[in-house]
Parts: sequence; structure tokens; C-alpha cells
Amino acid sequence: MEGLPLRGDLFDPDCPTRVVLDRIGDKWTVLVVSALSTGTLRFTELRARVGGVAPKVLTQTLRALERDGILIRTIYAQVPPRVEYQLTDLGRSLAQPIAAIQDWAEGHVGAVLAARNSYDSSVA
Amino acid sequence: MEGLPLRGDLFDPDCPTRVVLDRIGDKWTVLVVSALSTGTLRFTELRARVGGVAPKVLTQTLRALERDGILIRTIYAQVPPRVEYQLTDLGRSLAQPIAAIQDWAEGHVGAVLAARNSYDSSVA
DNA sequence: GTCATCAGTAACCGCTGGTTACCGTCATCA
DNA sequence: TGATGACGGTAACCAGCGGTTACTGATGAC
Repeated sequence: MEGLPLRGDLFDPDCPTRVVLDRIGDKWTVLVVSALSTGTLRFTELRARVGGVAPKVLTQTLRALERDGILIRTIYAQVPPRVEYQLTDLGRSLAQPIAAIQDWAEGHVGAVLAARNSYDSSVA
Repeated sequence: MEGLPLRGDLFDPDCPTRVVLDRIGDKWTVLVVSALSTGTLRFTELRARVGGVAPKVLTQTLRALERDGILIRTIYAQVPPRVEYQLTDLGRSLAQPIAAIQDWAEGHVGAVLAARNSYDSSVA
């Protein structure tokens, strides 16, 4: 019955930890953070790097991540405009577990797709 | 399929790795896998454990995870019905990176919420 | 008779993720 | 003097899906 828990309980729907999970649970977040983990990128570079993302969605994702202190958005008063995105320390700390997820995903695609095929053919 | 690595490229939108990411990128998946990582659970137990999940959504999540070979669904011909869910080896391997995410989320709620407040008050 | 248990479905609905189109500004090129 | 293109986005629009509240069916307990 602590007042304000330093560590949240993910299983409590009212715990703010959930909102953090919602951030992470966005597929674009994973890709963006992963892309930025190697260094600063501009909007268009991110767009190219993260294949298939629509500009609006990328903007939303970046704004949300900026709001959450995961990355910093730097605007240079130039024409054409120049906007750079880079991870904060917080963002870099997030990049590690995200890399683990990414690693798992890339490493187990085969197994998952196999399970999926097997499941689909058995249910049919 | 064989045990060949078959590493995908997450940044390619046409790579099947993306579908795996979509699975993981579901917030309920994280919670369900995490809940099951400590042992077998029944539907109602899962529902109670994962606070705030609607039955339909839980069913969808569980079916998807079953299809992907992350967990196994065992039905006992009883009345009232008894259905148990447990992680497969694949699921247990996923539980590790997921635990890392969960850990990060629980450990950095404060920082994220602080960043959020700061952002919101500066933008206004 | 009727209540509760369990594991879900049925029907509905609003939001939001996603799409394409378009914007202003300035340098460059014909 | 247009015309064009780069850049970093917004505007308007829409389908789908996540989420909600009912409701089901079989059985044992009361």
C-alpha cells in the first residue's frame, strides 16, 4: 500500500507504467528507436530507413517519443528546413531492451512462421 | 522448416520479421507472456492477472500467440470448462526480452512521466 | 427452480492508424 | 521569368480494429 511506487506494476491497468508500455508497444517506436540508436537522423532519412512508414505516422511517433523524453528534436533555421532527431540518455537506455526484442524477432521469424503454417493447416 | 537462422531485416516492410514485430508490439502480448512466464494459467486467471483486458481481446491475443507457437492451449473436457495456457519453449525464449522491456518500463516510469510533464508545460 | 462458474462469443461503436494530397520557402535551372 | 525540386511536415478522409457491454451453454450446489 505504498503511496507512490518507484517501480510500477504493469499488471495494474491504472498504473502509469501502462502508458509507457503503450509507447513501447507501438511498432514504429521500436523501429524508430532502433534506427536512431546508431546516431542522429533527419526526418527524411528516418522515413527512408524505416520502410513503409507514412509521414503523418512518423511525425506522430516522433512527437510522442520527444514528449516522453526518448529523443530530442533539433530544428535548424535553414531553407530547406533541417530537423534532426537523436536519442537522449533515456532513449539510449531504452534502445537496449528494444535491441533484444529486435534480435529475438529477427532470430525467430522462421520458428514463428513455421508455427503459423502448422497452425493454419491444422485448423484449415 | 529447418533450423536455419533466416535472419530478417526489420526495416524492410516486406520482410516477415515485421509480422513478428507486430505480434510483440501488442501491449497485451507483453502482459500475457509475462504473466505466463511464471507458469500455467487458466483463462480467468489470466483475465484477473492482466488487469483491464476485455475477454474478446484476451481471446484474440491468446489465439494469435497460439498460432505463432508462443503458447499452448489445453482444453479439458469438463464442466465447467477448463482451459489452460502455457508457454512453449519459443514463448519462454521470448519471455526474456519481454522481461527486459517490462523491467525498463517499470524502472523508467518516473523519467518518462517527468519528461512528459516538462514537455506539456513547455508547449502548453 | 435458480444461481454461480467457466470460457468464451455477438453485436455494436468510436477512435486511430493509415492513405493520398497538398503546403511554404528558397536555390537552382532553363 | 517561370518551372522544378528538396525538406518537413499538415489536411482531409476513411477502413478497420481495439474495446465495451451483453449474452450463451452445460452442470453442480443450494
